[in-house]
Amino acid sequence: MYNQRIAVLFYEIADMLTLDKNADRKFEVLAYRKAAQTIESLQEDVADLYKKGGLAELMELPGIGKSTAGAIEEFIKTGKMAKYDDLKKRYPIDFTNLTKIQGIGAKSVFRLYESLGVKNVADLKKAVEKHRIRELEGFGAKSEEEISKGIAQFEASKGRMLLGTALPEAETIAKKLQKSGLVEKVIISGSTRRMKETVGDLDILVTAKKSEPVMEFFTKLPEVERIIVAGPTKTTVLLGIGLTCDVRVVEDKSFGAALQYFTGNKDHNVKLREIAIRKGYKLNEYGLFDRKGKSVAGRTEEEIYEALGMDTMPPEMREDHGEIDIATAHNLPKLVQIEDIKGDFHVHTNHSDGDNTIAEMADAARRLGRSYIGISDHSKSERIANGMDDKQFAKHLDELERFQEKAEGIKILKSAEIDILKDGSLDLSDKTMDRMDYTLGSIHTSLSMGREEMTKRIIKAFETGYVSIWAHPTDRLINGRAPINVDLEKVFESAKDNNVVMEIDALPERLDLSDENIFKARKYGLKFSIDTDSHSISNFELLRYGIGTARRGWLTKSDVINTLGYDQVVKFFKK
DNA sequence: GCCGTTTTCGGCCCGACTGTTTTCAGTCG
Repeated sequence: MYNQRIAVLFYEIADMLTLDKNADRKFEVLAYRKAAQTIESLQEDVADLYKKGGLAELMELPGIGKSTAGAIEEFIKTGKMAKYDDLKKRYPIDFTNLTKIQGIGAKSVFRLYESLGVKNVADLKKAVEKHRIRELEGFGAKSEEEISKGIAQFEASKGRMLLGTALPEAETIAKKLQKSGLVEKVIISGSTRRMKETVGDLDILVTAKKSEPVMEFFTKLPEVERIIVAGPTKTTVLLGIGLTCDVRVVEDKSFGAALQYFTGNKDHNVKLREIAIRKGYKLNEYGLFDRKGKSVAGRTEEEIYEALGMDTMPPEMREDHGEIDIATAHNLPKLVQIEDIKGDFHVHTNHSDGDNTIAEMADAARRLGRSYIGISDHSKSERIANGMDDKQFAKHLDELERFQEKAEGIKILKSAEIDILKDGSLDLSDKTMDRMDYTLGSIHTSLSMGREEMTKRIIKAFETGYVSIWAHPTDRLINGRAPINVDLEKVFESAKDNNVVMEIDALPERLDLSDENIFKARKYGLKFSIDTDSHSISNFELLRYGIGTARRGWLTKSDVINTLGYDQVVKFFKK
């Protein structure tokens, strides 16, 4: 995958260009940053895009124009980028890592290089230890201390954190703030509110009569390790779990504007501000103002969006993926919500690798309001997970049938999570699968297969007619394992032909399909199931992460089969 | 360097906090 390498080069080019005294290069810097972001967040390999449609295909990407597309082409073909190499000769410095240190940017990095010869983090560490930084003009003892802490944090940080870890932490802090009695409203904003799969920092917004006591209370919470920035309206701390957390205090009359501002991603917000300017307004986190500086809107998000001529879209959509246009056309989809979900198709018990019995799982699901669950234990290839062979499944299915009879308040569906083997065949006999209400097909082995072979393998499995749901499709583990290499477009095509449902596995480390892949799959008219892949009774609670991901892929109730009632589900799988 | 129902040229989002400054540049989100 070329994406990360190219993104790093573009970011470094941007850093190096900021050192040019020529003022008109300011926007060139912005352009390279924007290009870097685009490439960095791209899910498919740019090299594949280039292979498919050449320069023209690359220039379709936002922020990629003639020059940057050319640079990408050059890098794919030669492994080099002339513009980068030229600049690097003048600035042989590790900007990528040095600028990751809190509080120093490209300009500080360059000054440290000029005066102390600092080229990388190790050099910087030595300079700090010898107290060389405090002697420099423009720096002082305080800066040296901050840099020292920044280095320690840099060395300890592991990048973005799973939403499944970050959201509960944010909720804990928000609850404590609420209980303090010092605040009126508390709401978690930022990428956490957008339910992005990983989170770089937490943003908590509060309204309060007086801000100082709130900040005092917040910075003394046991979750806080140290204070990074402390002002009356904005305070940033480093949490013990390794994330930074911002608390912002605003007045009630600005609450909607602030919430809007701290929720939308950067591109979404820039676009809104441009629309505001066109309409003769100015938009910031305090409100929407006319030319005379008079407030037009600000108390609620809805006021802001309405004044800008559009409907208010759910937070999960605010990523600048076209939502502004359809909100302006009053054409927003009604996204699926957790209340719509009636059942779960991916549940394990202690018959394979789950912790709980069939009865315990059924009871836990019933208590959470599910009206049916499908029990889907592993097939024999998953020896590590106590997978069952045909003979064992015969007994297991008997037991499920006995349980079906007596289960109260919840319906049970018979299923299995069946391995799609290396050659695309399935891991159980047709006879065994015929007894089930539906099946999950998933890949657990030979994950590093080549693209073509992997694509064939999956399509062949779909064509058996025995895969109802493709479970955790790409097998990625966020921050852990890359997705399988597969031509998803072709697989989606085949899924459409063979009536295969796409799963959204709600486990926070999976969230698979991802938001972007859901976005693509949706265009093929495919159906989705949002499942918890529960291995214990507590896992059912993870549904909200799957829902968030589905909403980020713009799915509506009718796209998702778990919104069907039991009778409809049975009918759906019979078909 | 990118982009376009305000433009193919002339724009390009906005504010808080900090340290080292005597009025602001750098950094961050």
